[in-house]
Amino acid sequence: MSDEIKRATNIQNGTPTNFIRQIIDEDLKSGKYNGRVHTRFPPEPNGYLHIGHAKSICLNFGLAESYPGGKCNLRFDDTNPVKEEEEFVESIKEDIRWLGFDSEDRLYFASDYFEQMYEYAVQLIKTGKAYVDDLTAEQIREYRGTLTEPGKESPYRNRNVDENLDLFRRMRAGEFPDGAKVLRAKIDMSHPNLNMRDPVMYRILHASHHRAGDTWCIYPMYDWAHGLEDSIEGITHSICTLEFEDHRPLYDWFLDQLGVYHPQQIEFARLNLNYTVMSKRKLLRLVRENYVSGWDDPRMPTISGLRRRGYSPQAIREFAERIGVAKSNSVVDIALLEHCLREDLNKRAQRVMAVLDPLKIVITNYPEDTVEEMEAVNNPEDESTGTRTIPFSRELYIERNDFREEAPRKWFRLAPGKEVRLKHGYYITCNEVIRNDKNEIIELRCTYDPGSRGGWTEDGRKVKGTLHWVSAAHAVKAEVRLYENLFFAENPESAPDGGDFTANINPDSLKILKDCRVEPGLKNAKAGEYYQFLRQGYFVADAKDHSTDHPVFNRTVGLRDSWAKIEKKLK
RNA sequence: UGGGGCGUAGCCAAGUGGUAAGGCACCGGGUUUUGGUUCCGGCAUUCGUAGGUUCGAAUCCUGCCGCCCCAGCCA
Repeated sequence: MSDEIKRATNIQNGTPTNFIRQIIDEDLKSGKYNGRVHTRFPPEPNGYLHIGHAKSICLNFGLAESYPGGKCNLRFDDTNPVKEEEEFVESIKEDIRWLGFDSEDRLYFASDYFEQMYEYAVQLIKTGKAYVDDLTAEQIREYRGTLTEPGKESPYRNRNVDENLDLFRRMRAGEFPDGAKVLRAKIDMSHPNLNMRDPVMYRILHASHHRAGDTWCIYPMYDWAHGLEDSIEGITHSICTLEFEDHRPLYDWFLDQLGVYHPQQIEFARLNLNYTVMSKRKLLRLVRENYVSGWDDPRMPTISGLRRRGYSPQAIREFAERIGVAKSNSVVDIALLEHCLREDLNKRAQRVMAVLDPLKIVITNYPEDTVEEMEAVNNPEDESTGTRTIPFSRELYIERNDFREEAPRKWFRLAPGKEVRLKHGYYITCNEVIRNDKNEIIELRCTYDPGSRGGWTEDGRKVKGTLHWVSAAHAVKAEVRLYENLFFAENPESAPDGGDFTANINPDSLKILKDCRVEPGLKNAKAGEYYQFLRQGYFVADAKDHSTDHPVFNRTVGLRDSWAKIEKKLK
């Protein structure tokens, strides 16, 4: 088989295939849903979305986009009023929009179906498939049995239909306190799958719902509600994560008993990333216990955190594409996410010069009161972005770590007697090192070659080192925040001596530099704009703290650094 | 010791009886006014393991091993 044909077997329209696409393709072929493809993304509004949710969003919306006539609903699965809030609804909507997806006119809420769900429950009671149980939560747990032993039937299991109907109506009417009664499905207390041992369908909760207010005091459980939501909306493929595999028999059972439209549930493995925690519970702890500044802290794996860090939606979507969709539990290397980020930002980020740790240099043979406007390319990857000018003068700042008094092997940055290129500037040679009384280097005296204007000569001279710089008199002061992984352990969950994941928090995950100098044009930077600080990395003007008076830039990700590797090897 | 899943390179992941795609990471080298980008090359005689079927097995069968999930009135 030729490579081309081989590729064609698992790539369609440039989209890699996966087992879910194969199922859909087969369903399309057999006409199972009359050619429809209709998915949904069903978040519970009880927290902020994270990169794992992004995988699911990209999958569900992406599937819909890639099939003719495909649709994807956004549906809030708001069946538990005690955990859910309007704030989360809004943040989730914003994150999905930011990722570039649109549910159009299909924004739904499970709470809008409560009346219909109630009717369906009545129907199940009438056919003897559901009953009101008076057992306490604790008793229900005891009666359920264990993984290896069957459960036993509740003494209330055989109430007659009329009594069940009456009790259920009175549950809804608010006649009983929280926990006094539940509605249960009558299935099989000795079923090997615990989910089938008479699962609870409704519980009493005298709680105000963020949308339904106080209309209800009974709320449906996930297993009962979710299939109905899918059915009502005409979903074809209901995609969820692996832990719901055990729930599928129940999903099917409810729909079959009711005899209603029956979507199919398909499970895939959720995303895990190394050096990251992903559970809502743990993320909540990071916020509550102030390990981070909030849900949108740039070190958080939340969509809002990544956005503030400077990630682009395109990078996240590309990442979601590349990790694939399968059923095996896996941990993706965060290096892949960073690769997708750099790949996208390389094409789009404007190049600028910024000195994070300034070291002054004086060009002794450059005229004192002259300022030259040097032309600089905005983005070598995209000519249409044009050029800008930056001022060059006698006194400049360069990066302190671009100078070594004793140059190691393969060092081609600045050192005494060495010539380097100032990007878009001139060639300079270092002649003298000035120190203060503490023996710290405070200044370098250099000379420049007037014939190297623009950073280039015609004599074919080889100058390998190129440094970034800013003009001391013209540069803008800025704060720069250097971010690294929040955890230093590849698997934050595995802490030594029974410690929890917080023991693996990286104390150096944020380093704040307050005395940086950036090129003058950056005083016009707008919050959220992507930049590449030449030779250093991608940075973004902080969405919350950046202002013209006080510029603040977050390091999104560093550039690949092959010098760091060489230096490591030299040691 | 019940039920449901999953084992292909350091990390993801294709592969569906015809002789191991691709990406990340890593390692060499070329180009380069970013030690960036880019380009070229390398990187699984073998698919958890042991048997069996077959002309032929990662793909089919059997046994074994390992890992994950399930005992919320959470989702």
